[in-house]
Amino acid sequence: MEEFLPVLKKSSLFSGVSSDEIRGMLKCLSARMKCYKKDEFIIRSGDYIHSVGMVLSGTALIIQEDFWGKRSIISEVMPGTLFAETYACISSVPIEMSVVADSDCEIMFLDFNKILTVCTSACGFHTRLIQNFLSAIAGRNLVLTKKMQHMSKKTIREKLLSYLSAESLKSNSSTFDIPFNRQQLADYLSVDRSALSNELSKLQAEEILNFNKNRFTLKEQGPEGYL
Amino acid sequence: MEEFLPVLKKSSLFSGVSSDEIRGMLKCLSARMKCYKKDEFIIRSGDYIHSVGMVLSGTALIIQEDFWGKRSIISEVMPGTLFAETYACISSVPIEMSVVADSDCEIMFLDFNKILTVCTSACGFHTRLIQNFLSAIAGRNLVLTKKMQHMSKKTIREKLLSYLSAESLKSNSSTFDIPFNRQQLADYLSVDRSALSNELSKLQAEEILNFNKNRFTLKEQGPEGYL
DNA sequence: TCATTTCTGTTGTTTTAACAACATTTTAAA
DNA sequence: TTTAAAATGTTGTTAAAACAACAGAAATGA
Repeated sequence: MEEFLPVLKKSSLFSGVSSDEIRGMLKCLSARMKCYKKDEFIIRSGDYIHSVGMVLSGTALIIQEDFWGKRSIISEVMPGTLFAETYACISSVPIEMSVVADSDCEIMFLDFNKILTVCTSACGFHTRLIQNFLSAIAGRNLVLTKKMQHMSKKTIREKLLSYLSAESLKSNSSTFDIPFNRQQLADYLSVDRSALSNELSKLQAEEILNFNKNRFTLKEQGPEGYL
Repeated sequence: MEEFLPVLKKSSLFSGVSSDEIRGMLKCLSARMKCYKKDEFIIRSGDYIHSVGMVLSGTALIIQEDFWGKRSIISEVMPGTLFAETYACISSVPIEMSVVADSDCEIMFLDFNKILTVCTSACGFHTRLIQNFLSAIAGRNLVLTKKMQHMSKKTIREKLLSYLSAESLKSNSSTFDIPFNRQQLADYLSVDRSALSNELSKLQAEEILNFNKNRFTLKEQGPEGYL
């Protein structure tokens, strides 16, 4: 496990924990490591999850199959990233997605109950571990909630204004930069790129906003009822 | 606080904890209670959150204001329900919504750090509390992730099939009941009700599915490329 | 610098959804 | 049972988005 300490140190789960302490914790958590060949299943849809997984090397894909067998890729998991943590918290519900090795990879599993239960051998950083774990889940929550607010709007215009408004408020300024290019923004909002560009142009023509590359300015007086 | 024990017992946070134990825990957690008049702010957007809130009586609204000052109601919080728990986990990020009393109400606040740090006076159920707390957050995560998968589809047809496929898989059967009426389903997927009804009729005509009231049956052979 | 690629904006056409209005069915109440 | 109300399905019209195709701008790198 020693060779993966750099990965672990950078991971959100062990953030703020020194290498020495990580070593101790891995023992206290009885961390298990397992290797997978490309295309091997790491988790199968329907499994009941009691361990949290972390990719140490290689990459894994989180995939889902619908009723008709159509596969879709939910996300890619890179080294240092947790997966299945939500289902580990709710072990009574079977997981509804699969995790597959996208390349040969090494995965570390941590028993959820051991993460949760503070060990008797006063392991100083256990609270920190729980806190990091909570932050990881809560962080995802935040991201999802925010995205949902934009996506639940029906028109591109509304989605855009919802997103830009949020970015503006976050930066505390009516002028701000966004971290997406047009295609990424379109993907994020689940709309067509050119339709998005088109809508942006209209909004500028109507003087609801200005933009230049990734810098946007919202006008204080959006025309009455911009929705 | 005694009068609210029935509410607390039913809450997700104290699920599986006896009244006596709840009493002890509230002390150990130094729970604070505060009353609010209708329309009073309980949390203001921009606040840094260090406590988790729970409604004991009355109801509260979670609201948000966009750049132009347009308010929207995110959700209603009923007795026994936690709020602000996500932001309590990530206290470095200011909350981006406000919580307002929708009627006169009584709110309990629990210091997040006290929830997290197992008390010295071996409080037997503290691990259970942390587990419940985690479950609450992870549960919301699950709900959001699932909804997002449907909503990220572009057409009503795709959204519907994504939702119905998920329901079918959940129930392990091609025939299943859904918990929404048409309007609720339309709201859930953020689409127009009549357009949804229309699309359902088309899907039935194309023999991709059958439905009767809230009972749906997906056909094993959806025509090639139903997307 | 020039060439190439990527990104962005624009336009026209086709497809889809929103919306409104109404018919039919179902449910609940009197 | 009859009536009223609510829920659901249907249709036509209007509005909006998807899509495709392309032009110009910006970024990249040889």
